[in-house]
Amino acid sequence: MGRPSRPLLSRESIARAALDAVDEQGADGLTMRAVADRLGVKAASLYNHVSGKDELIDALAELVNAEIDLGPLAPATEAADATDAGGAAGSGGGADGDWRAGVAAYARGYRAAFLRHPHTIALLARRRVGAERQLLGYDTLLAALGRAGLTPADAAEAAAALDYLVLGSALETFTAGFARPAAEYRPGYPALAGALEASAERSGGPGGGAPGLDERGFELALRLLLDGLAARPV
Amino acid sequence: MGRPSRPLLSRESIARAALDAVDEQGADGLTMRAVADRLGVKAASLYNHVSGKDELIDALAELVNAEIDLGPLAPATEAADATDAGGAAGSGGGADGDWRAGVAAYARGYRAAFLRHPHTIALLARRRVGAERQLLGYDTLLAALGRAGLTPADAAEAAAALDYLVLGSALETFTAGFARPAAEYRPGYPALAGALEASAERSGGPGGGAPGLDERGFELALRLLLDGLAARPV
DNA sequence: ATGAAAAACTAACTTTGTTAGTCCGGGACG
DNA sequence: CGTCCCGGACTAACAAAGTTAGTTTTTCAT
Repeated sequence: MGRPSRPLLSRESIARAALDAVDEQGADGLTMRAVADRLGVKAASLYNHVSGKDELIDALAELVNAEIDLGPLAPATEAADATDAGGAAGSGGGADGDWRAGVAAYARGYRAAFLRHPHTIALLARRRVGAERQLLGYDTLLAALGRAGLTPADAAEAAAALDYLVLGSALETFTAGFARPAAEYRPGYPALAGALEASAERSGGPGGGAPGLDERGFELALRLLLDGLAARPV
Repeated sequence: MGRPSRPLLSRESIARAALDAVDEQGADGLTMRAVADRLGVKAASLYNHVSGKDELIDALAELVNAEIDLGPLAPATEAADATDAGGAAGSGGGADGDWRAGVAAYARGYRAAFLRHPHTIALLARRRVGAERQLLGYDTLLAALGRAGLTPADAAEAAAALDYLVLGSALETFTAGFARPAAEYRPGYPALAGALEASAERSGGPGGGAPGLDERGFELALRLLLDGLAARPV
């Protein structure tokens, strides 16, 4: 075939196809050949744009990170002018007076981004953060915590804690395995059965749109964490 | 060779070799052939004891879960008698008067187990919990929270939150990527650079045995979470 | 115009999970 | 005691997946 008049691929398009593959087929569905197929191309061609599967996963991580809305962390700017000019999804600056609301909104958006792509977590776990966007996110969060009055060292700990909470809840290890009806656990694990039943009731049954246990656990920890930080000394 | 006089393998020994392989070589080092080599055996022989790599990872998960000490969650028993008879590592019942100390000790042990085997996290992420031992852990935690006065539904949320915190911090996504000297981040990410520097100072430098940022972030969240739970209404 | 580089391809190699079929030792049963 | 059979090791081999080498054609800079 030879070189095409205009490139068929780009690092960006490859990463997007890879993310689609992971979303639809799970982490095991991410194969070089599968990604190539989606793009109407042969697997070897991908290597003209990414050095290998590792870098492909890096690119995929950048995509997911880019979905996190940093808007709620923005300083209380009178007029949105400088930082948010050519921005993509930035949804207005957060009111700095209530920094807790801003940080909470950021954390929820962070978690939501991963929940939109749940299969990526197994891929991204324990990967070094190199993505510019991720560094930017941490920097923005730390700056917001600093404006809230925390010392840099305290802000670092608080940011770490928030990160753990978001990623841990996105892992969903806790409720992922409780697919069986709660009553089945009763013989061997009575406290577990009771907790699951009470929790299901609070969720308003399987049909309702009420938040599930995962989300309620996340919200509980988020609230207690922010309340505790607000009531310094840390 | 034919059948040996006494079996060379067992599900248990295979899982242990697999865990060693993961600990030493990382998640990618877990190959059927590598595990077989460690046991002085050919890869195909493993299939007489485990159905495939998936079940091998399940067995590996059981091993890690078995390392978590549930002792701190035990009810305040006058004399250690029933539950802790043939137990393996159980380290005495926790004082029920101070349930926070027990739950905190359990959470630290939970985290420590994963930190001892950090590479397993990428493998175990997003796996269904089927292991008996894991269900037992949740049940024990929920029972302890119930004794502390939480309703079953509140206990479920608190247990979920604790789980998120432990697993998220074990992922170590936060600090894993900050291998570069903090000052290098300053041009683009001043708040990040400042936080890392202040944090390194609080850690007492690289040499000292003082807790790192990961551990301090975990401890901060744990403390605020337990304090918040103690100050009900939730 | 010409050469270098980019970007697609085909073909093939390696590693890894897995299966099929072989071989032998020891317990169950006649 | 002999026979059967099955557990548990083996060898051989396959398919899928990551990757590399080498080919071809187009574009761009000189």
